[in-house]
Amino acid sequence: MPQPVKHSIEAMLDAARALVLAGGPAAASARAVCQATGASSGSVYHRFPRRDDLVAAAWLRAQDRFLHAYLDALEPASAEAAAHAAVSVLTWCGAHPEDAALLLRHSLRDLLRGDISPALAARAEADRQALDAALTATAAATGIALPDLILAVVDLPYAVARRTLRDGATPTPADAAALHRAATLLLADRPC
Amino acid sequence: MPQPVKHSIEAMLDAARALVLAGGPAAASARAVCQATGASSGSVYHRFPRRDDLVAAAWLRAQDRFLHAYLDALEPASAEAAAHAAVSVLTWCGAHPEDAALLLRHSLRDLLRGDISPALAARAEADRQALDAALTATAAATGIALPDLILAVVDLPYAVARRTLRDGATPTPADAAALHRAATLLLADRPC
DNA sequence: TTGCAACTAGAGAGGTCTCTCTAGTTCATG
DNA sequence: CATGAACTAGAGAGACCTCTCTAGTTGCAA
Repeated sequence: MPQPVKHSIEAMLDAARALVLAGGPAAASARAVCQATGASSGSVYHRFPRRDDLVAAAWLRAQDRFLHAYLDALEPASAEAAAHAAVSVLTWCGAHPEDAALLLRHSLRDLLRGDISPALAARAEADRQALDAALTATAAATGIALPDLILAVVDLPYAVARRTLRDGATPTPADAAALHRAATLLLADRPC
Repeated sequence: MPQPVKHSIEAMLDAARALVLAGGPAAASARAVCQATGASSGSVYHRFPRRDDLVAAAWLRAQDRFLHAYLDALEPASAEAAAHAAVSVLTWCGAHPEDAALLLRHSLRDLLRGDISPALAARAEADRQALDAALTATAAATGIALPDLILAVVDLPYAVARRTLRDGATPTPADAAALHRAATLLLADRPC
């Protein structure tokens, strides 16, 4: 019944992401997204009531995509799956360089001009809780202390991915191997 | 011979840092620094020709301070010194929570509105090369492969520091002990 | 005393951005 | 056809920011 869509939400999110990556959070203005997509400001504001909502939606889309892959890799709760999930961070980053760069180079807070809106905060919080639940389940199933688990399969892969993607490079198999070895080593309850 | 200084550079950098930490990069405007320090815009622009220079100077001051401590800890190139350097990241963060938060939560790029100026880029690059040189020397002296070394004494401490500082907490001795153990484990050529 | 360099002070030009508002378009449906 | 929901379009008010510019102040040195 409505007029056919000329400018898709996805295109706007893609543009916002590209603008952030090219010129930092400040470059992702509603105006710049209008110019990049060819949409008018009315069109953009019809979908995203505020500039912050647009940019946050781009970031949360990337996080949702990442978490989908990561939680899948973590699925059969075991130490092996945990090490696999750690490595999967790197492979996902290689497969989705733009979303990965967005997540690794910017926190959600960084992208926003004002305070975070309740709806966005709720969505981010839900993602966080899904991750928490999966990690807690793995910790319970393997007997690994939660802080140790988090260090090995969250913080460490994050640090490696962040470093390797810093210059726009993609993680190499050697990076993945080193990370797998380190994660396995850290997950072993008593080393030797 | 000149008029006595009323507003110091350090105070302006402190204000810029506090503004970034409280409200994100966008909050650190030249105007906000004027209000926070009581200095007039003329006074601020007398010292920093551009807003970006001011914010970048605050970030680079923090990085210089950190690297000074870190490279010192890395000094007598050995596996023990490397593990010690890893732990020194945490102790430094505990001793300098504001500079640490600035470095851990924001990259230099994040803070700037426009592209990075050549002088700033050169200073950041010099810091990066000093770190590279120190790590390469340690790798050569200890026989540890450079990627493994980086993982243990750069990525791992970064991950731990980032996590502990996320909520504004300071690293505990237990964190330091756990990090030392993990770093030593990763640096051991053949575990067991 | 005079000169001068470093500094303070703040008004305001000019720019960019957000977001609103009015007006119009398109098309499945009754 | 006529209606109305979803959408497009873009002008512009108002806010905020950067940076410049003029005008002055201060205190050492000659």
